[in-house]
Amino acid sequence: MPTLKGDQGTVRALNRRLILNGIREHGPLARAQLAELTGLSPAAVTGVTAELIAGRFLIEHAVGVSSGGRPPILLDLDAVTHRVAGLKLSEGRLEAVITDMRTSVIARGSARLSSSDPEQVASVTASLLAAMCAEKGLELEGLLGVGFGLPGVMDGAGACLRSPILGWRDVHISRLLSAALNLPVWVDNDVNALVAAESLFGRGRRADNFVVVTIGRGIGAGFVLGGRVYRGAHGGAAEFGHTTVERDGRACECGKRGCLEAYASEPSLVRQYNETKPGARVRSVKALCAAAERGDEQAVKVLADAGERTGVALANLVTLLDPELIVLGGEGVRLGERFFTPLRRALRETAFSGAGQNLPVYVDAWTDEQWARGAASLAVQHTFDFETGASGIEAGGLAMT
Amino acid sequence: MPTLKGDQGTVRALNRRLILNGIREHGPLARAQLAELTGLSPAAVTGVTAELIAGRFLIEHAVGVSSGGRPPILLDLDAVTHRVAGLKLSEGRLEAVITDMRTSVIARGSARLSSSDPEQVASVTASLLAAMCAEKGLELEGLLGVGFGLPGVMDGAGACLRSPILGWRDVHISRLLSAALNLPVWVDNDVNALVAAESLFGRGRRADNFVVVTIGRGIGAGFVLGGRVYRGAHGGAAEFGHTTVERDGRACECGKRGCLEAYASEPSLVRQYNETKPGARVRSVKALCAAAERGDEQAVKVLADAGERTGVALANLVTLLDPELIVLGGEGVRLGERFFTPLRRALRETAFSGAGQNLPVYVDAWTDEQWARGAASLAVQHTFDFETGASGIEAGGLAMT
DNA sequence: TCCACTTGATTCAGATAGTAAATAAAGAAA
DNA sequence: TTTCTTTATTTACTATCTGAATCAAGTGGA
Repeated sequence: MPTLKGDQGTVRALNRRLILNGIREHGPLARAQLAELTGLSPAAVTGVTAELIAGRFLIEHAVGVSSGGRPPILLDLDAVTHRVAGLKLSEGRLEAVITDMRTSVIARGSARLSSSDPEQVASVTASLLAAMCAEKGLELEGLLGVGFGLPGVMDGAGACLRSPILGWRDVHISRLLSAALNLPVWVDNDVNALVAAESLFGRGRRADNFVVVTIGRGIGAGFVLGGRVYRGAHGGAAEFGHTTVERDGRACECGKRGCLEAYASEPSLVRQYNETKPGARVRSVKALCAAAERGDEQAVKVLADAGERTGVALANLVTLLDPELIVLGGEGVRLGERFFTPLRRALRETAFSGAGQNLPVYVDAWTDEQWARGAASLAVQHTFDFETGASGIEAGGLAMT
Repeated sequence: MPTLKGDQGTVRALNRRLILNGIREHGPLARAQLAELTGLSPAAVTGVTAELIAGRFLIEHAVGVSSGGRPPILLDLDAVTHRVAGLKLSEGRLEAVITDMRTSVIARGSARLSSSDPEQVASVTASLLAAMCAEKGLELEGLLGVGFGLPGVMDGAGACLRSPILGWRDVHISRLLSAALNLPVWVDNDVNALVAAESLFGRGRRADNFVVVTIGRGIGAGFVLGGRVYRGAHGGAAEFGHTTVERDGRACECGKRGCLEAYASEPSLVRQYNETKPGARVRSVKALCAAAERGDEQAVKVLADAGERTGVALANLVTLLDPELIVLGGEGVRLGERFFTPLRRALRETAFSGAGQNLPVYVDAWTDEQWARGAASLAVQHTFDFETGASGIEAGGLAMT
């Protein structure tokens, strides 16, 4: 049952969420505007906002201009009080940021990992965050929580079911982390963390249904459907890179044939180029793109073909999900327009009945700290999704321990 | 904002929903069990159930066996009091049923339509239902509501945005119907109506994430994601029949090429057989299946190929949505195992990483009144999704007018 | 400059519906 | 019988909503 129980705290929790998200989506608002927006009575808005101001989640931001009566007092998110941390785990590396409640980065740091051993990951996480806090004069214990993104499939209770990249199987990483940190921890798939970021203050700020696709070493995706991150029945949803685009096509790392990832992930692009161009020994997409820039026809062709295939696969996704918008992110945004123009064209031509015509497709400006910033959003999201009621049903992120 | 406002009635509405759905999902339950299941206090359960019994949604069903104390009084859905109607509109025909709150059919009827004119549809609907009620000694005004399923895309407010089959564009059918009937009306896409039926008392009774695929004149699908029917940003989600399975493949009625529907809809099967078998002039899938039964190799091949393509397309759907189960329905279930066995095999082989291995795939036992029964579920669903709060946010079905 | 008017925010009375704990109901077990 | 156990209801208390009245703080015309 996905439904919420109604008890003493439920009503207030619901309204707290409503008001906080109203301000998140529409910027500073006066109490009267909030009452209008949420349908609550002015009295209730006063009560809820008083609580949120006391908890330092909101501040009285400024006084607006009067339109003939008492001037409105604008309320905005308090960006100076609370802090959260976000970490992105990848093979051999841990990337971290500390952000405010708007997910603006305040501090950054990173660490090498000699192995993917979960215990080591937890202890390096703790020391990295402690060092970052010390440097900025923050107390580790003062953080509201820690978000953690990793490449793998999570269950609903903070355990990583499997991660081929990390070599994990049924690792209860969330428990290890919260033991090491003594802070609330939210762990999720890295793309879902990115989705949380887009959903809170990114392109999806006001969207209830959208899709994020990442291109890089692999091809991933994350969905917000009906206003919430969609994870599927077993946490394995949105494996966009492993949709079949060609029956009996190229072999994929996953063991199947014809996955999109076997055509359009960065390593696949390099491989395809080297296979088709006699004597080519390119080692990175950077080199591949440079070749395309120099007018190397084979390089251009590989990029265009991959973009087109991705566009068709994306069209099928759009035909199934009818999203409001699509965000493309990941290291692969450096593939540039030689990849994205064919992608957009194929998407427009292949998606069903107009759904693809006016569909905004954004290519994210990508920076290295995006992954970690996404992870921080997991912790921030928790605030905006205030667990309603003791049982925390309908909570936004994955379980905290 | 997909979030619910908390006001006076919200808490009670939430708990009413919780209790009603607890009984729907798990059969007759005693108050103590409901308290356990929902997390509510026994006192609250007493209050809510008293209200539901007074409204004749629940009855005290039987007295259970004592386990050493006072015997439990089992509560169950009241199937004898309230009635709803369901109608399915197709080209030239209107199919109707009246059901109880468990969607068991109590009366059936149908009418021919000389055109798809919306006004005519509304007036024929009214007279058909009036006749059916009269015959069974029911009062039309006594119906709780009317569900209406049609082949087309609905917006969120009861208007049909487009229906190529009916030749409709922006028809506010819901308004016409409720004017003609003077009853609450819920209109939805026909497959979504079927999804509602599966979700209430069918295969998806306890599932939060599942997929229904229908095969017939076209290929449709409907999704329940996160416990609710998913319609997408513009009502156009789940157009499974128009996902591309072959670049530059067979022409589809929609104007694109290579849609699944161009290979596996019933008319496409017939067409493919006639095209590939010299001299063949089969006119129906029935004849095609009979030919396959007689050992006609080309007929077998057409069925198997279509099944396999559908299986691959379904695998992609599974890779994206990670559902708990899949239900296959529609007239096309008569295609039989010559179609479904290749489908299942392809699904198992193509879906990502085990998701397709233990995935239950049910082929519905199909009867002619399933469509109408699905429509009735739209009205029944409304009861189980009791609009919470005056504004009715998070209501289950489409707008009533 | 003053005062009526407007708009925004708060306070207070009344209502709804929850929890916790005590109590009642009804059969089992000894 | 009496006691125990389990189920259901009643009672006292609490949180928090709405609606209406009130307070706050500006605008603008005379």
